[in-house]
Amino acid sequence: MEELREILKKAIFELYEIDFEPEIVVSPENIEADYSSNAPLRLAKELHDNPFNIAEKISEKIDNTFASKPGFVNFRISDGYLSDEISELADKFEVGSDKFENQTIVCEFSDPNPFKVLHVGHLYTSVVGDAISRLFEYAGAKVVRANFGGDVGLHVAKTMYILKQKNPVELTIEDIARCYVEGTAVYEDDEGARAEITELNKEIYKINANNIREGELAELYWKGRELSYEYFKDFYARIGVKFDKYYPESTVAALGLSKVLEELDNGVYEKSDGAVIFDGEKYGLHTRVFVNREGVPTYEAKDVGLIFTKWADYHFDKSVVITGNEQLEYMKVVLKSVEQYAPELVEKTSHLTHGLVKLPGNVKMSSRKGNFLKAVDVLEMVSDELKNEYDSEDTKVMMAALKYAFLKYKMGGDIIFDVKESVKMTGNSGPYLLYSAVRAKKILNNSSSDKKIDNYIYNIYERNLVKKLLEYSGVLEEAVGEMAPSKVANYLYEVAQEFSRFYENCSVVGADEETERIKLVKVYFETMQHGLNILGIEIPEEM
RNA sequence: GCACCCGUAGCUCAGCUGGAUAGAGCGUUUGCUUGCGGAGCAAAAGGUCGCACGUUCAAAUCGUGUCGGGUGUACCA
Repeated sequence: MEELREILKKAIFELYEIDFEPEIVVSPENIEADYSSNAPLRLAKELHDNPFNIAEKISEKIDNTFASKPGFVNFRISDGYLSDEISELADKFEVGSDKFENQTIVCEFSDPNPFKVLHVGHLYTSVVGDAISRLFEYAGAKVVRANFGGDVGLHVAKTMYILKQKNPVELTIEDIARCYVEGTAVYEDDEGARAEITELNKEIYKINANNIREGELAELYWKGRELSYEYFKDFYARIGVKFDKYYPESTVAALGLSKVLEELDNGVYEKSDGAVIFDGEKYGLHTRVFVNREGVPTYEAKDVGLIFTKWADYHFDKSVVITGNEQLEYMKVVLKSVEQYAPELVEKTSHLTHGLVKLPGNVKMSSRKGNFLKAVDVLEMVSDELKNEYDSEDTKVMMAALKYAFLKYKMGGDIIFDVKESVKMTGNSGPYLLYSAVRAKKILNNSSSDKKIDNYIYNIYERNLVKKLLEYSGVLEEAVGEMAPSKVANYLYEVAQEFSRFYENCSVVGADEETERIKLVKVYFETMQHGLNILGIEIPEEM
């Protein structure tokens, strides 16, 4: 397609002596061509000519093209060219992008809080974040997967307030999570408890900061914290996501606090009602508290500390933070404040957001109220569905179903997690893609033909598949540029459909056309493997 | 109130840096059925792209307004 662009550009220059950057698109089905350009339409005004006339003039200048109304130039691609391209890929499957070559990218996502359980939202953000990381790696970057979580803060104090009263002998993550729900309730309803929790919060900061190990509260705190991090690591291992770096909030709180206080003196932040704030309204944003009146750094200040800590640790070329949509305005305020004294860091930072995972019927989930879907529950639901419907216990298939169900959606909007629908094994689903790839692999294993065929002419199924396969590197480039794994997911489904049509209509093993067809199957399989790998999905041997 | 996001088929979504007849999956109806593994393929039905005005040769796509839904908005994370 890039070559066509050059040819067209050259022809336009020779005809009209102007530099024009034409666009090439895949022709619609009713046009008997492979690729088209609307260049004549866009040039009409400048050239004071009828677009169709321009299209005709251009078409006369380039072989294998024709004009169509209202003003398109259409290209036909020869089978010889397509065949050469496919043979090259079949010989050595190589797609690559150098967009982030030799760059270090810190990719922060998932961000669960210790002392709370992982819910379905964490599962979603982990899967998406890992796929985006893989996209960067494909483009040549060294990616640091970072995980930021609140091991100190009000939510910990609320939990500890209840946990301290119960002081269970055996501590489980579920017990801790229940304490959080109870703690939140008393914090809201009971003024006395609220005051105590506020005190507890400060105490826990001290325990953490000074690494105090003695005392009932300290012992309980450290035990719970350790339990939480083990639980996180176990879960991430189950879904095949590995973090390179955990940033507990406590490790960045002090730096954040001192940065904010330093810039308070420089006039970036200001005092208000005993708290340290950033007046975002000056920038069309809202005002937020960075240090509360107790002198404790809020999440805002910790995020400031995190930015500087990441920089000190990695000197990143790019820093990407992935969170839920609700953090959008919040993050703008934090970044705007940092921009005042470290613009170079903010410039390298992107904030991507995703929507909520909702249950069918618009039921909202809240960890504070405790009515939510735990991440492990979701894994179990998918496993059960697979076992009941297909008698399969393959974890690769299970993960494919789950990850693909999340990744096929463009990031940003809320997604509905319907247990029955999202996990369906037919249609646009992970298992469909796997099944299709496994069948392709089987053909490759069964084939052994090396009969040379000259001047092979593709039939319609072969031709469509070839054209689709050749789109892959362009799709990847787009996906990398937009940091959008969904582009890859949607493309893979489209190729798989094209392959199914080919499979249905063209037998490979034993056919006269075997040598040519096997190339398509090979490139198809490699494409699927490559694309699924970016989504964090593995292809099983059997299904 | 103000700011940001979202309204496309019955449902779930692509398409959105303007281009030719708006595409998939699920569901519904029909055909293919011991295949190189049918978790598939082929076909039918289903749309005023929330609404209005505007910009343009051309608008689902851009602009303004409006209606509907969501989120955020000071000491939570």
